[in-house]
Amino acid sequence: MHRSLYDQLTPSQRKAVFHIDGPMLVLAGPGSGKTRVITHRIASLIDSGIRPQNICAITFTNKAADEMRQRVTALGCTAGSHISTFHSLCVRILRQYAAKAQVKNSFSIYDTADQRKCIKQAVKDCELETSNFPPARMLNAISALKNNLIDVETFNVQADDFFSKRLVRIYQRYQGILTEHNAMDFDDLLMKAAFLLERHPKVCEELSRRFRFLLVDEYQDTNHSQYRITRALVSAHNNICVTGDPDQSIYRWRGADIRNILAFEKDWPDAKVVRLEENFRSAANILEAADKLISFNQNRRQKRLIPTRGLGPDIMVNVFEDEAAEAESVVEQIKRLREAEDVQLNEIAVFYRINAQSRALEEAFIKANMPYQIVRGVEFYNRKEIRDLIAYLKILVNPDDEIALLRIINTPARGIGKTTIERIAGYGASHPISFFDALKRIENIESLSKNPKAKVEQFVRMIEKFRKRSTGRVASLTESIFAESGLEKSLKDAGFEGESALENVSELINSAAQYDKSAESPSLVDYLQQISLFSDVDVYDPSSGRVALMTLHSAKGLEFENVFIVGTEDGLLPHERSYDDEDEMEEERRLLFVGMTRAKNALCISCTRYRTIRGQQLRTMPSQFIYELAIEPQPAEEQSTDDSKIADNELPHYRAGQVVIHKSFGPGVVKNFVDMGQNSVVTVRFNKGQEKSLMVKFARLTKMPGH
DNA sequence: CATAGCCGCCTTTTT
DNA sequence: GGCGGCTATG
Repeated sequence: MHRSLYDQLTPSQRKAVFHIDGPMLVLAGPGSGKTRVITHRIASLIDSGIRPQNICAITFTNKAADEMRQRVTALGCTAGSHISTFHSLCVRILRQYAAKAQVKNSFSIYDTADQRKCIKQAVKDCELETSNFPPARMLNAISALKNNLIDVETFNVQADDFFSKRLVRIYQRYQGILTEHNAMDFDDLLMKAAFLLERHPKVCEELSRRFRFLLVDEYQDTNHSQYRITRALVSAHNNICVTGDPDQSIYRWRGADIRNILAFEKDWPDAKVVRLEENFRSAANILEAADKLISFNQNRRQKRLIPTRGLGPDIMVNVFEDEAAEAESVVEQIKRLREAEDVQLNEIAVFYRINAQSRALEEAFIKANMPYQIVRGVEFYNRKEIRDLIAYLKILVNPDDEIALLRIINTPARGIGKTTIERIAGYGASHPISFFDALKRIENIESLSKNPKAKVEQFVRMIEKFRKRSTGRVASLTESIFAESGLEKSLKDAGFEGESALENVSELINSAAQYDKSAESPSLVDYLQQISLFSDVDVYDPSSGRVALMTLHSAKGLEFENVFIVGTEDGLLPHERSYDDEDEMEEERRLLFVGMTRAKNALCISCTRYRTIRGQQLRTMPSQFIYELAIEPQPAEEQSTDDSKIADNELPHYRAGQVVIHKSFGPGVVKNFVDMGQNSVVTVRFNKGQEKSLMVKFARLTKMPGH
């Protein structure tokens, strides 16, 4: 089958594909055909007689897993190899060995929003102030501990300073709450799976024998618990093949440990190392620039980036007035590409550092009626109506899921208010029962009057009724719950506001129907656990014929003819939060490197002079990375002819007292002017109150005549 | 008990 | 510029 494709592989790719036994490290640069290598490798394993179910490939995202499955099937191989993310794999393992892992297999998976609620409760239960122990930071700290497989007991022994001792208590309580709710967060999935494998040699051996060949993609972004899981899974055979690129490691903040890939040869001393250094994707000048940039990283293994293509158009580096002008220009350029060069819209992408930047772009795309698609993972499942409906489903599977229960007990409003809930919770706390069990014993709660009791009874009856039906198809169950819970009515009553919500719900029901059709053994538990991990309904669809807008992080693994990277400014890229940490600064540089190397043909990098961040307009400076690229930034082409055009070589002079108007700040009075030729600075006291020093060549001030 | 409106914290990136 | 949580009001 894929024999015919053998000739398409380069010598190094062949080494990575056909050398089968033992540990292997594939150091694959951007655009080196890594995906092809992995799929061919799986195909060649199957070809040489390995049964598909003995192969396990681990990808970074669900999307990547899907694609890989499709590609392997397309090569003519029988399906059946296990291809998934670490998290999905762990869910599967934990459910299979639930008893040994000491979990119930009906567990809920808590996302960030659920986690926040639990950590707040935990801090409160510890009688600490959330102002001194901010939930977000506590979660980060706990996440870091879990990623390093430090459980409460271990941390308790280590904790010796004031903060750590408090953190131990919060950590312990947080885990307690999760256990009471029969829930796990993302980090728990990994940690519990790792502990299961390490503490139960038989389980470890069983799985290691089942997955005789393990492949881990994006190995540079694995964290410590994933590393330990990997070690355990290959302990019986060491048939491990990892692929990755240290220069594309961009998930440090999430616990990714670049040392995993850097130390691979130490961990597996007989490892074979294959380097894929040829790049088949990008024009030579793009690679040259990317290489120049990444060379500024100190903590790095030297690596070559060998172009196989010729020069493309010059890389553009543009400076704009503000994010609106930047976005408009992007749209204008896309129009030109489309009309003059006949580029398809799905061959174009715009990357940015933070999600909030998508707004300005979106506005410009809408204004120009240009089809676009925002690629953002969690969006869909974050919508209120979706979360509500899913909460109903979760309760059926896992009645202990208090987060879900509290979410829906009065959604839509059914007369069960705050006081009632508090009294029930009080009863639940003084008896060793869960919140849901307290609901069932509502009769015994003396502090409640007749009316609320009846309401609660009605609610419990409804849930029990739903539960009886929860063994059938997920889609029809979801649909009937939507109708019978009153959610549908409340959305319909909301008028036009509820319209898009209704559409979203039908999208959810569609996805459930899809699941019913395609799952190996469909069940509600399985569906819920899957969608908790697969939060990607909005995932990028290249066939949609729209321009893709996404963060630089989401851009990993993709490629486009034309790439725009916007907001390349100090404070944004590198993000200001990385300033005081050299490692993080290097990661920011890698982020830009990843973005640049997505481009096949043309690359346009831009920054602005002013940017509105959280409602505040700030003066911004080009990113230091732009200077490292050593490409002279071009002042933006004039987009408008309305206001007084200023030629760069004849900048105006100002004198104190002169009244001027600024595009965004409005009118003001010049306080000072320093003549430095092209770099002249004017200080203006604006009527709104603020005083600003502006570069004359950027500021585009209009002089008020007569002053 | 429900709702509207206000305050404060927030978001850098995601499985 | 937005959301969650809190408060005042009907």
